[in-house]
Amino acid sequence: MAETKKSNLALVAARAGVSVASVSRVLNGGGASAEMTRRVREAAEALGYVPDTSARTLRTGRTDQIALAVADVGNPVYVQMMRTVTSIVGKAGYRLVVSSTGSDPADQIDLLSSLNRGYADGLLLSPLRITGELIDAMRGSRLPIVVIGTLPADVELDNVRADSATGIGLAVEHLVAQGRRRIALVNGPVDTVPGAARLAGYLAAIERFDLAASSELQVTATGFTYRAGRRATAQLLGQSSPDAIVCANDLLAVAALKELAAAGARVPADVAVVGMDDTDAAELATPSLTSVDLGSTKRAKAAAKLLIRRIEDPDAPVQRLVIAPSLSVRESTQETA
Amino acid sequence: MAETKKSNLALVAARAGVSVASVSRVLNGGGASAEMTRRVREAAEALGYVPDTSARTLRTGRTDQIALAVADVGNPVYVQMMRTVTSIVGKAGYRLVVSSTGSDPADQIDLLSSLNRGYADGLLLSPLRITGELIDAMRGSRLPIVVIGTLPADVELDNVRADSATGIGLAVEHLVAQGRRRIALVNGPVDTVPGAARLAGYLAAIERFDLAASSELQVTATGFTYRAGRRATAQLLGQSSPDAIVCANDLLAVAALKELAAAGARVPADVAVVGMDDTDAAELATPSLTSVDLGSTKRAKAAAKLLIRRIEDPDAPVQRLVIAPSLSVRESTQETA
DNA sequence: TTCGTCGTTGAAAACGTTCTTAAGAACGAT
DNA sequence: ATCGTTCTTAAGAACGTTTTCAACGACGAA
Repeated sequence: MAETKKSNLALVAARAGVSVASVSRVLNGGGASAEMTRRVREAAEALGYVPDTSARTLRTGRTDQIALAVADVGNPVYVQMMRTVTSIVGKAGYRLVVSSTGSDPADQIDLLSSLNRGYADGLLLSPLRITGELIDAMRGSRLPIVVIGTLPADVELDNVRADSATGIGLAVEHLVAQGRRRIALVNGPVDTVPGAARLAGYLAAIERFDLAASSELQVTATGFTYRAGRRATAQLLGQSSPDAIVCANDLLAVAALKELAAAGARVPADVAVVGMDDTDAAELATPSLTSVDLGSTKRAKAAAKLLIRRIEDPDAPVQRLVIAPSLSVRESTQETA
Repeated sequence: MAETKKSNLALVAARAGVSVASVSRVLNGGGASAEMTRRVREAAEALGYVPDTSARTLRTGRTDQIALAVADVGNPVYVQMMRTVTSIVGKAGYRLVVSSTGSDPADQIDLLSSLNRGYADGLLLSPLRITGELIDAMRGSRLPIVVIGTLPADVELDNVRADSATGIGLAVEHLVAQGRRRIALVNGPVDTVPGAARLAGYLAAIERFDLAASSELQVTATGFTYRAGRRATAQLLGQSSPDAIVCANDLLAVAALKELAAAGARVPADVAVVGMDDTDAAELATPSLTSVDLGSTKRAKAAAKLLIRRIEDPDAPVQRLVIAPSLSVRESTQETA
């Protein structure tokens, strides 16, 4: 077993009877004689030498850390993203620093300025709300940033987005094919990026399939959470009688399932339910939940790779990717047993 | 808006016409004249100065980072813990570095040696499996470690553990009170720390309440996952007819619910189901799941605070906390509507 | 033999911060 | 008027690395 005392290059050098520079060279670069290599290796081993991160960082400017900022560490879709990111980033030799910002853009601006302290080489940011100030702050950042989520069209920043509109189109198309006509939307807050996108997608799909765009079929939850979903669904059922509900979120959809069950409605016989994000929760729900896969895993993967590329090549052209959605059909929209 | 160019103490000092030392003093400690303070503040502001993390770390030895290592970032109970830890640690001014180790102790030993590179001030570790080597490695660590989970009795390390045995006792007691007699166990791998604890707790409870300890009532899933739970429950139902199932995990319990539904059994009328960890999944399940709250939030909170204390006072006495379990009763064990 | 070249090594300079030490100024006491 | 005391400031030494630069030896070519 190597010793546990803290050692440094100087100690290793002394023990090997060589210079500090040589030790560094042997351990990092090449260019050393066989004898030199042997002695250094042996001394380093004997002293249990491990290089000091901060000294190396100070000298090289690289931290080997990537920061990930999400609005809510508890949301299943972020969990899924985090899992993916952890793995990709880890394989590339980076550590992952997680910051849970609130949904307030000010938090994220704070984060950006603290990023300039240089504790990470880049940032993966998935903002719930986007303001002009946030965009300015991102533009002004000294470090690479990749945004997961939709940005205004004129913002030239690396980003990876989902295509909610097409995704909701898939859901509505599927529901229409099942003979549903009164298709409702349980949305999250519309002042958030995903909330706005989903509303727009819903309206477009409704129009495309010539359905009624009654305002009674649209409700807005106060957040993307289970509780908010219960309340919103209760409100929806109070004001109209949909034969299908599209939810902005799997969590909202599970809430809808529960509320429907409490109201005595059968799913899918009376009302079909579609979730969004296709998280684990969709499969675990009862009945299992048809869900629009917005590619959260793919998005996370693409974003992580994009960031790593950008860190290694700061002058690479800006990339803006759109991940195509798909529909995972399960029990909540299928009449059959 | 402050400039975005990278600045340092020397630049600020030059601009303010004072020495580097004075700038540092003004910005950190006190002891400076009003005039000095004013000029330094102004210069720092004008240059958009932000202190460099690595240089500060190199000098002070503090990274302001805490590492959290969990076996699976996706497991709901770890998600819950991570959420708690993020918040506590953040409030205390630390950043959180997340490492997802596998369930293999070797990964964790690697992690410990990389910790000695000094990228964090301490480690929160929740090992699934514990070996002598891992314990040795923890003992030999230069940095504070707090273990979340049960350790052998003779290991003198800060740790916070759950009390599975008492928890399962609560569950069995509740089930017995409901008139259940053939109480089965769907466990995770018994070579893991929680798996072993839960088996022991189950056997103790069975004995205490004078129930049959038939081996047909015990099955072991290959992991703490949904899929493994489905298979294990199917096996259980094939080999016996329990009137209640205690599961080592909420995920396993949800799987049991699903499998029971597929087999045409009613919950709780025919079979009652109890989960463990009391994660969000328990409330979202249909029927909602009675679950043993092993205090994951409390454990995470306690562990984080313990670690911070230890970092700030390395000579503090070793603390070993046990968090008391409680039972959250929901539909899956209640006959009433 | 002598000179240029190449490969290997060591000395020393950064990186940006904190903190110790000492010098200088201001001021009250003797 | 001189001396000690206290307060403010500056100079400089770390922290542990990587990397440039020069020195040195060996070696082949002329």
